[in-house]
Amino acid sequence: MQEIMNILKALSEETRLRILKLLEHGELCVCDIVAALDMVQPKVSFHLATLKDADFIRDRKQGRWTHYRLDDSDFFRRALLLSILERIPKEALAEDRRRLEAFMKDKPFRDNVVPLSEKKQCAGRC
Amino acid sequence: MQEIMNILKALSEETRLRILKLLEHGELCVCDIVAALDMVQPKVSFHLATLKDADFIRDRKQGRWTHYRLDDSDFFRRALLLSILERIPKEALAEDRRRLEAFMKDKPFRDNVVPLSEKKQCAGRC
DNA sequence: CAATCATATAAAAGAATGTTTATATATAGA
DNA sequence: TCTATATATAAACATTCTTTTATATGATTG
Repeated sequence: MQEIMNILKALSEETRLRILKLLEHGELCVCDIVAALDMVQPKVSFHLATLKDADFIRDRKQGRWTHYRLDDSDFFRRALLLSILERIPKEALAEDRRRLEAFMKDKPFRDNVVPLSEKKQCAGRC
Repeated sequence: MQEIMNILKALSEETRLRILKLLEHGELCVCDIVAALDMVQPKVSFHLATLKDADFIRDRKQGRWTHYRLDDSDFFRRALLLSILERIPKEALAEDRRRLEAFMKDKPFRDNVVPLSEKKQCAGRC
């Protein structure tokens, strides 16, 4: 019972769904998400911690950055998430995606999905 | 976005999952649920209102009683609910069911799923 | 190693949600 | 009509969750 409650509580908050939606397209670092959601960083970190605690996402630390991605090791969470995220009307989160793309444009390196070289990954704003 | 949030918030509370689980077996009146959960009646009514507001359940008023049952008119809710409820370990809610059955035993009429006669449906305790 | 940067964490404030207690409403039966 | 019963609702309170603000940590760069 505790596990399913943990899962459902993690999903019952709008900011967290927005984050999960963003991560559907691939791994992002905290500063990317902060930019996409246009929120202060501790707020984003708080929600990321909640999602991680419920095993919806995993992190990967590299230098000063922490990259988050969906954790698809559990079938139930994966299927649940999919069915929920696809219910969100496309326009609803278009702004998040727009801001993310604008932010990414200014980054020297864009390919933050695969292991990266030693060069810096986040632009000055990050 | 608002609709899916409403759905997820309704599901993110343990008492409400317990109620939904009870209703899987068929329609129940408020006093049945109060007995099964061993909670005060306004608390149960509060959660029933929340579930109804999210279109997970429907009510049917008959005399002094209000009977609640799952609203299976929406496929998404139905499927979501099914997949969630089946994840709850059987033992977890066995007590609820035990109390419900004990309570039902003392009722003059047991068939509260179909429209009922004019005779009283709830035992003295109700 | 001093300064800067990305992120995490802690404490305090604020908001939302759930619980209790008391009361209202509506029906049914004497 | 008076009383009892089932449920709903409202108000006060308690708890839990989220947000903000400030600061800590740990890595990188000059």
